[in-house]
Amino acid sequence: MFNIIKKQKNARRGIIKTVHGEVQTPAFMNVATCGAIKGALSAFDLKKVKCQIMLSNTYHLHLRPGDENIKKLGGLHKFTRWNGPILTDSGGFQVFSLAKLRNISEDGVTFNSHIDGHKIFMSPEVSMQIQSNLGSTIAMAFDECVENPSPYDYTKKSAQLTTRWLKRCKDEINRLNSLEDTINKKQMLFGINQGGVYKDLRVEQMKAIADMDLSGYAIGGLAVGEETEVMYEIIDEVVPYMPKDKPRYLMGVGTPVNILEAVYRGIDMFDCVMPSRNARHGHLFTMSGIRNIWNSKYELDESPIDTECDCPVCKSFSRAYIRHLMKAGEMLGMRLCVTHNLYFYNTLLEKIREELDNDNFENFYRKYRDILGVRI
RNA sequence: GGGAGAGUUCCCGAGUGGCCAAAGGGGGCAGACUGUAAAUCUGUUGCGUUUCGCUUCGGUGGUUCGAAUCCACCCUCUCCCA
Repeated sequence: MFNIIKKQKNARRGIIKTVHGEVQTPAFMNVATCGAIKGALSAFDLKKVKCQIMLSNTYHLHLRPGDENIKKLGGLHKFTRWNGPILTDSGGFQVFSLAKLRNISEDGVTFNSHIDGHKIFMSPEVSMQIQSNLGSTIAMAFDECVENPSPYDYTKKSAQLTTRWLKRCKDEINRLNSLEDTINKKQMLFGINQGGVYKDLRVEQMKAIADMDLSGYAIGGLAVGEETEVMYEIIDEVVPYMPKDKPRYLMGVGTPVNILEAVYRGIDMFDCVMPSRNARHGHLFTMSGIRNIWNSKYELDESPIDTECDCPVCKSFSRAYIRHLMKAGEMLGMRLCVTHNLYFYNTLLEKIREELDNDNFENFYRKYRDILGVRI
């Protein structure tokens, strides 16, 4: 269920209702690929950083501890102790990002495990079965992601394959949801738009999947090599063809500015490794720009990461201390940085929702699109 | 007192006549990171007027066209014997 409660131009303020609770949109999904936020954050920590919905990965959890095992242990919610909504990515992106030698056919994809090299077969059915075993709230369709730019003909065939695969995903999830021992019998399915950097392919593919009555629709295959402006143009092109009454999810994006720009263009959901990965590398996001805590100018700086931030880290610790922890290789340094960055992302989206509620989003957008990306 | 060995750029450490401002680590400084094979990767790290010049390899002097590298003496440190 998705309700839009407010609109300002293309930007939407909504609520997704799921069996695991509500998600206020626009929303950022916190990436816990293997069931944990990298940087040593647990489900308990996610509550503290205002996370609404967690994202985990089909492929990684299939390899270990194995989706069958997670099912035996009661599903991913019970396993991780995260009781809110979980979206599982389908593994399509892993085929793209880590399988050098992959063999894509109509049936599915054969490639090698990044852990021990053994041969893995993934298909729409396999991906749905794994995600059903995990018992996630939202399953993502198994798609093919191409790098940008890819040749037109290849991209076209790939996008059409993603469409055919989506139909199989839908059939399979319907079958799985009706089985007796399925953990989440109301598992939702989101379809994925592909088509590379070609607007006609994007629109054609979106039209082909729009009437499939899925729980949500994602734009995939962006932020994979193309210029940021190209990404915005594609969003502008595709959004008019996305169902208005379903959540729209821009996969893998992005920087705070990217998110602001995408909300402005009508996107409701995001996920990105950037807040956690960059945090582990000392890059911290604030409402006044991006700060690299490694910089020597913070050696004796007693102020918090962000003087405007009320996250648990900014309320207690100084830049000097966090910089010291990072330089000393103390795990706590990363943990504090990841905590701050995720809090920042979740709070940024919260602010966006408040501005939409108050019909003030456009002013907010115009003010912060120029600020959030600067280095300070 | 006798014997052996060692002192190299911020640190460790390679270098034993020219291709050496000097390998490789570490540390420092900076950058990248967008559905996570990432606590990773990249650049940089004597000075300057920067396709060239200057200073530098414990100290002083010497050999040589040329020395971190060879010789002499001195200083410091380590180990062994007494």
